[in-house]
Amino acid sequence: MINISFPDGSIRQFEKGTNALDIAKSISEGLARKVLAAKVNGKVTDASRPIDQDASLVLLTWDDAEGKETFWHSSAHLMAEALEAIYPGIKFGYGPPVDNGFYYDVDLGGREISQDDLKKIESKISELAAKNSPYLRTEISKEAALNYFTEKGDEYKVETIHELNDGEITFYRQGNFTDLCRGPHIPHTGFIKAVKLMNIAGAYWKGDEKNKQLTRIYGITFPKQKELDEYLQLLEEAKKRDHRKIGKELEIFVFDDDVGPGLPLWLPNGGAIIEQLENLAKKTEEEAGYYRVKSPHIAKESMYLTSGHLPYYAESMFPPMEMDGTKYYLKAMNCPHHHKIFSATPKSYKDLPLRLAEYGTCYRYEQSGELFGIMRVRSMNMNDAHIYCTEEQFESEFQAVNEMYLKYFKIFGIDKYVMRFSTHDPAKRGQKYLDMPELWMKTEDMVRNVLIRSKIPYIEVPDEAAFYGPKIDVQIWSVIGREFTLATNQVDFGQPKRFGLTFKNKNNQDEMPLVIHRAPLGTHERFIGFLIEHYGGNFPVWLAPRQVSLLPISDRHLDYAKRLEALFRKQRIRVELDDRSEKIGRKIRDAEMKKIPYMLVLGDKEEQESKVSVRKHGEGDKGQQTIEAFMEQVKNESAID
RNA sequence: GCCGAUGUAGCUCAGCUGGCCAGAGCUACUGAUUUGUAAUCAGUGGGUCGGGGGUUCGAAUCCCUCCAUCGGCUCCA
Repeated sequence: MINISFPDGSIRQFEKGTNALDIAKSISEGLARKVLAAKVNGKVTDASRPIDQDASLVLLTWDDAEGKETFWHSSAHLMAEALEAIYPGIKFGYGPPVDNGFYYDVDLGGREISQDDLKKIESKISELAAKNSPYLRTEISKEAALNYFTEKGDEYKVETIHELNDGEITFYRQGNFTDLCRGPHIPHTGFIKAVKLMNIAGAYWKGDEKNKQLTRIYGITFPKQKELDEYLQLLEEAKKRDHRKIGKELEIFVFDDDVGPGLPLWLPNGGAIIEQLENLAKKTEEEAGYYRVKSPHIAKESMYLTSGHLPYYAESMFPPMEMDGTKYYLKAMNCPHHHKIFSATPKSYKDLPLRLAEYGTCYRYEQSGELFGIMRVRSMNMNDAHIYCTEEQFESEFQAVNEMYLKYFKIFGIDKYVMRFSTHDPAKRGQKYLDMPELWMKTEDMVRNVLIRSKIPYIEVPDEAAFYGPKIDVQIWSVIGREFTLATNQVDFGQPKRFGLTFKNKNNQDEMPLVIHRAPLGTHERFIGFLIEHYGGNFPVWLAPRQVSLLPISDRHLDYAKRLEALFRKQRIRVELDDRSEKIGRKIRDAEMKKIPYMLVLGDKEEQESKVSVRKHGEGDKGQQTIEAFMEQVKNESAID
């Protein structure tokens, strides 16, 4: 007998060699019907694998992330079986589960597959699923595995097997399909009740653009049809919040063919949002002891040779323009300009830390396929600043920057985020990374300390640091599930060296400062794109492009409305007047559609008593208020911090 | 940059098995209406059917090419 311990702390005895499925049955048949896989001693395995010794056991169902993962992995195999049935001779690359479903990369051997074919494949999958074929695991020698796929003519699998060690190779078979796979898998195909193939895309073999491009088919499956319907419904909802759709509807930004791809034009509504964000950033930075600077959009080639951006990053920059025999580049980053500002006047330790901030406009030649709405563009306004400090000051400066991030997150109600802390690989110093071992170790330790001390959720990713120092990228998720890097916070000991930045220390000796690059609000482009989806276009009063819409009942109330308009403008309340000869219902509808926070209905009653009838967007009639009380309220709600 | 899809009025879309002057709703403009909490009525205007080339007696519709956008891949100092 062996002892099995469960997540609730209980321990029960079972026969040696029992499996998770049998254990589940001993608890209840209902549970057994739901078990997709098992976690034995922390490792996810097939529910049918025998357990030979004392172990902790978690039964994984659809409710567990690992359960879903296994379910989708098995679904990928099932799709592969369906594909092979329809397209004989097809070859397979990788077919893993992903966040929402799974994909399989396939080589169709010159055949084409279109959106219409997906329906056909879906039917085949459902048909195969209904057979309740078990997923069978076999351990196989490397030689036998190679023979199998060589005979089948699948060079991708052969290549993969070559990279594996003998003794760790397993095959899984369900129905007529056998795949190289380490598993685990769900008990049988019958669990897969609903299937939807989402789209087709090209994907390079092993993610290398030098390799052949395979066809990637994305799909998602569920144990119940209802769950698929709900998922599709969710996608529809997400579409409604898409910043590209709302950005157009609310007239926030546009792209124009004559201006160029990735070069957004901010319409007045977008301009108003930008104004508020900059006000917030400037106030926050001023309070934190930053100085504002301003630098040109272009610079000579020589500066980018000094910084080291040329020639390595020339591809990401717009091609140079030539003047009097000298090349000039549009700036792709602000740091070199700021370094020149630092070195413009002699510095002593008394000047540090020196914090230089600028909403700098940068231009990057992103590959055409990379452009995405306003989130990934070629001209962007960065909430940039560079902090020059001593090693002693580094940790507290870094901490202060992190606190600024947290302050912003609170203001915007961003509660889902993670910081990716990228560190270097000591073995690659001198090649991929600057050969400054002491600074690497010191700064990485300090950054880690700050993260731990601030209790900020972070993940450490080795070997992903910048060439010149460790960095933190802030990942956030928009409400529609879009994940992206909002901001970056980097340590730099490369550029200070290249630019020969120094300050006089207490002993009157030249010392090199450390530089922290930081951009908590990222770029206007990406951040506003995020905010549009975050708020679904319903901006809080302080950010709303138009805060108040004046809606006179009839033309005879126009004078009163105009008086209010002038009064509000003077108070810097962003107001608009609807002076059309429309009925009030129409004016309200249009203002609601524009998502303007406050609508003021103005008629005889209001004019006589110098009042306004307040209607709030999405909430309806709020009753009357005096002009003063209303203005006071809007101003309070518009105050930043 | 690569694979695939899409591109018709300011917006949303119909027309696309090739064949009368390319349509609708909303918007805009003009007029009437003077209105009390989510669409007043009438009239008018508005389109190189993404650009270019080709096939054809005839192209929004078929073919080629370029551009842009979208879904991915790759990339994001």
